[in-house]
Amino acid sequence: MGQHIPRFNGASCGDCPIRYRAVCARCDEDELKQLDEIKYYRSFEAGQTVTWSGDKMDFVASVVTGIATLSQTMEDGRRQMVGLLLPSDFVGRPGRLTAPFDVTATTDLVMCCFRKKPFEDMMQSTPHIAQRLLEMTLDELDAAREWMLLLGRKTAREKIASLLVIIGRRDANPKPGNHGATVRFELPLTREQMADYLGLTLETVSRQMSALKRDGVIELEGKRQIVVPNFDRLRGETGDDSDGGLRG
Amino acid sequence: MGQHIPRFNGASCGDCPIRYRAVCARCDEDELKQLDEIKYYRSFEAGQTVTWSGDKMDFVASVVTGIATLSQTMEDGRRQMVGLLLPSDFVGRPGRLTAPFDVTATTDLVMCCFRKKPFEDMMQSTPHIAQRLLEMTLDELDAAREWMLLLGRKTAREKIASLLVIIGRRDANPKPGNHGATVRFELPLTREQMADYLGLTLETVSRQMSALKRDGVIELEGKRQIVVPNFDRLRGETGDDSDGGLRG
DNA sequence: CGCAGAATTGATACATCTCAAGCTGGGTGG
DNA sequence: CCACCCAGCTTGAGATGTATCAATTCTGCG
Repeated sequence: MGQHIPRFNGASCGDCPIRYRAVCARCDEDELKQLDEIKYYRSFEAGQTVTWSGDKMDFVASVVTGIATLSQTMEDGRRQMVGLLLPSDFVGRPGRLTAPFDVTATTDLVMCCFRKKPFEDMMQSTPHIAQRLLEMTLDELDAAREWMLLLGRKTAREKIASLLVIIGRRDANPKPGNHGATVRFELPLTREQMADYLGLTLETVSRQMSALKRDGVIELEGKRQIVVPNFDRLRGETGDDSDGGLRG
Repeated sequence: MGQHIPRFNGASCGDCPIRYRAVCARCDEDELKQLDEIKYYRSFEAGQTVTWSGDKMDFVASVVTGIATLSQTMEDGRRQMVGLLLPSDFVGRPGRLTAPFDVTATTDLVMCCFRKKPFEDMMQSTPHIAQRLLEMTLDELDAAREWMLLLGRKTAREKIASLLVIIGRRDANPKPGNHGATVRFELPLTREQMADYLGLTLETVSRQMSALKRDGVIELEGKRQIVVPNFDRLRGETGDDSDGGLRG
């Protein structure tokens, strides 16, 4: 467990990798400059906790690189992941004192943080930020609701397939019209984390991964590298509308 | 099926029942006047569909009275409710053309509607609206995430208890510190709707309702009127943290 | 009265969980 | 360099909670 902490050479906002997708996406040069003054970077090692549910959280942040998870735990230990935070995603809530969920780094993680108070002040004065945050929040709400369908109604196999599609789409970025293409990507989650996300046990996840492999839907190179010989075939396993659900 | 359509005598915003909770909560007299000019009421009978998923939706709206549901349906008919819309809740999304989910009136319903374009314009010019909408959306996102825990990890009995607590709290409004009180309220959902909400079958819902009755946790007067002799006892059945989960 | 939608209840099937054993691969220390 | 270890993963056998299929029984209403 080397005390290696991921570093990020505090780039100026101008060449930030999430410049056009994060909460600051719509800011002009001037606004960016203001943000630049109140921002600071924090890094976390894979596995580290960013905040515990109920803890005071005096900042909000954007994920710059790496992956974090939002999760909830019941008294008896049952755990459910309620969000996957990828680069450009926003964490924290203006106008709230404590974190409602556990936030954990699953990979090495760099976040661009703003102390809550200055950020709230800026939200008042800078409509571009509030607008963008509203848009992002609405997107997340839709995503959460799609996840509710998965959790409530999908079979274990469909759940796994759905998760792989989400990660594969985001990660390998196959063109929308690129049918039947081979896609390769790395799973950033352990079987247990997948289980926590999907509302399953890790054994069931493992069994269904094996089943998908046996059926030729996926291939495994090592435990984490996934090859999908035909992405549409995988899509067909998700239980979702084949036409890919229009979203305006 | 009498063609009775619920009416709402178009009150001015000043004495609207959701004046201080809806998206217009923060508006001043002047802003309210502007809203007044672009708003119109629509009424739906219990059971009617407000929009189908994928349909064009050229308005946004607040629920004034009654209850609506948001739901998703898979090709083979599996259905999952992803939101319960109570008075003051907001429907629709600025900047989106089509509805992402089915919206259905479960009781007679009155909505205060705004055509999308004028509303979007007003959002630009009236920060009070955008601010309030952001706040409401963040609340809904948290609620959706709590529901994910329910769907992914709770047992059938815990799911039922959780739903009853949510409706009972909202409906009968027992004081936060009012421990062990008797609470009485009406279930606005059929067993099937409860099942769709909880990710169960209607038979399982029915069985668990019977079990809760047998165990003295609830009493039924008719099918829909629920009496909870000891609300804390019911809370204890939800699987949630007993201390009621702090939320700042 | 008698029908229709809603709800209950029963018997059985099945998907997933639980408990338990064993495997794999990479790192560590002797 | 090998033996060991350990976290992550796989696989098996059996238990169990919920779904499914099928009757009834309510309840309100024309």
